[in-house]
Amino acid sequence: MARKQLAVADQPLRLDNQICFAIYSAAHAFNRVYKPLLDRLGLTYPQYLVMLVLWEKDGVPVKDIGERLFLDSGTLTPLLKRLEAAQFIKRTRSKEDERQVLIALTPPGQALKEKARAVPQQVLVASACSIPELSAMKNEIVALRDRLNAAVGE
Amino acid sequence: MARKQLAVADQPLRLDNQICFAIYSAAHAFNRVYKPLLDRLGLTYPQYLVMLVLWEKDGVPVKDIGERLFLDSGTLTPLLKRLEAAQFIKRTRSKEDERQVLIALTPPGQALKEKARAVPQQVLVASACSIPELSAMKNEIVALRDRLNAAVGE
DNA sequence: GCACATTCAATTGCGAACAATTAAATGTGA
DNA sequence: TCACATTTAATTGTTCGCAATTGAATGTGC
Repeated sequence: MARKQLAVADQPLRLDNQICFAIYSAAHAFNRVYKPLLDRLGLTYPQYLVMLVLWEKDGVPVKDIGERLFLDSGTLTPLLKRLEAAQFIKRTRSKEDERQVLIALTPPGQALKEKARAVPQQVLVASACSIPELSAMKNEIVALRDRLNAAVGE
Repeated sequence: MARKQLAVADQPLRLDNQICFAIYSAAHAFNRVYKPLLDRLGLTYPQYLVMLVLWEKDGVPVKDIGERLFLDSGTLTPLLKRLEAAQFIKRTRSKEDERQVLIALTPPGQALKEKARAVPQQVLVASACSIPELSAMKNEIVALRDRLNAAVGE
């Protein structure tokens, strides 16, 4: 009985009961799936995320990319310098507001989008999941993320 | 029309359609929630995960912790050294197999478990979610993670 | 116009995360 | 037994991720 009481009290601390660990470990699992695919493009996963943002719209300041990806300049500045060294982007100070650095795609950076189109399909296969299932999970996770950010943000 | 065709072809590359980004950004959101709570315990989030494993069962080799958390020695060795420096654990070579380093909790490491009991409840509040909802999501995410790992592992 | 606060990116320092390699201990087959 | 493979941690080097600080540019209230 005492034994069982203890086990019950320990439930909230059990690793397998933690949704945060599920998400943490799933993020690593995705990273492992993406790695060989992105190696061919010459991108890391966070660099791929930045490129996704830029393929939607480039010529944007660092801050906008950071807000989109929930990353700050401490992460983005060196990452963007590596993307510039790889010739995928160009960083230029804004004329209108010299505090801002605008990020634009180079022709190779634009061209990389075509090579990247193969990636999502291969990840989909690895997930062994249907698009509607993934979409539903995605919406739940985004809603959870936004509530967590709201709880911290205020 | 041509405009719309392009937009359709771009859908798989849109950031907001990517479940991997949902998970990636949710992991960071969790980290932001945990940070102030774990600061009081003197732990980082990955260190907290290691302690969760050890609170369930200690005296285990590094490899076991790694398999549980999907981490390798390159990550764990320095992390465990920091936990040892903080007096929460003790690292000792196994007598039976000198390749193994066994990780045991110190009394302060054991005692920390009691302080940690407050953490899950506070994260639950921040999630603004019911336990059954979180549990259902957790199971879906774990299943997805395991399929991803299986796709890479083979 | 001028002190003051705010915004934006860069920098520094620390802690993961992982690939690749190394070294020591152990296991195995001939 | 002895060559060889395997297992286990540790190490090295690169890339995130973030807190805290800095410095320049811009906005503001008086």
